[in-house]
Amino acid sequence: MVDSTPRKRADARRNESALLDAAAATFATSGVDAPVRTIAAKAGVGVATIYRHFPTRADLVVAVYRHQVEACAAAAPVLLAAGPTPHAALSRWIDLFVDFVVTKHGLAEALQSDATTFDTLHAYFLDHLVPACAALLTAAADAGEIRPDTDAYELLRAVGNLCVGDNPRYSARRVVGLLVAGLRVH
Amino acid sequence: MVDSTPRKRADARRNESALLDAAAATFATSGVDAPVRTIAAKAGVGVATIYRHFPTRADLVVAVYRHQVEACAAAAPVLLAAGPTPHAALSRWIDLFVDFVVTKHGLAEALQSDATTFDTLHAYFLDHLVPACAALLTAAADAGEIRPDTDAYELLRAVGNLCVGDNPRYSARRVVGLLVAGLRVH
DNA sequence: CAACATACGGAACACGGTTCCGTTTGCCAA
DNA sequence: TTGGCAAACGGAACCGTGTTCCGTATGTTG
Repeated sequence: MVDSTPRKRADARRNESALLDAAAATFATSGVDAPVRTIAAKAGVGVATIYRHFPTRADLVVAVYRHQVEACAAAAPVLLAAGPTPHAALSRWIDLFVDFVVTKHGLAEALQSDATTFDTLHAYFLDHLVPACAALLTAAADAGEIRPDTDAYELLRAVGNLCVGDNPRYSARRVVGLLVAGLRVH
Repeated sequence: MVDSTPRKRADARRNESALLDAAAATFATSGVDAPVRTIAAKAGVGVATIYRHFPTRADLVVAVYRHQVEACAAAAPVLLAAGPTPHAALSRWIDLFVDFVVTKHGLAEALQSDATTFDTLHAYFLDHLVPACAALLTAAADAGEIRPDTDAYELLRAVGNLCVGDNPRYSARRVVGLLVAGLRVH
């Protein structure tokens, strides 16, 4: 099988990389919903160049956070093997996910938005994290620790929702802890 | 004590009422974030008239839903008196709140937005519902049914968050149920 | 080095919230 | 009844942001 992608132009690769750096920096300081023009300016390119490389904002966000999402997904089996019980592993894995989301300003909001712009983001997160979460849920259910009918998609969506608006008076971690506690059989 | 408000002009009162009707109708069909121009058009007034009567969008939303929020708050003591246990009353009251929020398109999103535009909405909901919820929480805690350190603001905020994106695949009611279950002492 | 496709930049457009300002209208007093 | 004035109005204008278009520049290949 031949490499069918005919290698992009050098300036295109340079710009794509500059955009990723600029986006990462901008997301960190101003949140994932920073104006497109800001990111373009920081990268030293025109706005159209963003759209050329990342058709939707979601593609850019995914590109920036891809590694962390994959690391999170990969942690699930590790925690399951390490943890004292499946429920403990589930709880720790969710902590990981919550930490990831709450530290990225605006990511939680973006995740819950059903606007077409963020479809890709939604799909990416779901594709990678739902299976990871489902494995933990199944293990915990098999161990009789939680009710067996819990849906991974629903749980992740709920946790993502709870991550919105984290601040000193509203601790996403704490309320997610309550939710996870609510999964247990009594 | 004299009536110090010098009675508004007749057309002003008429327009305010028309705006409330138009807003209620528009919110029901297009959500609370419907374009201002749409509401103005439906009410047969200019956009500036909206801002004159309702300085922020939140004021308009509050005006439309005021009665329902007050009814919800008023239901708390009734349920507490009626329910078999405080926790049951809490659970039912939260169901009431969830039903109210999920049936108003975009209300949950608006509630969690920390943008200045919705400060008034936030404040109104909090002022009315936090005390109602706190009473239920205290009663349940006194009865030893739930952990005693649960904060009404945090709980309401969490429930509001969970109401975002309700759809066949994600049931806000179900996940809120899990959260409320998680409040129980074990 | 010529020619061509690729990629670029920024102006232009769409759209929604908010404000401004010239005009109209209800109200009251003469 | 009417004259005057403050209250209220309508819609154009402004601003910020996402998205697209198009004339131009540039890397690549023969």
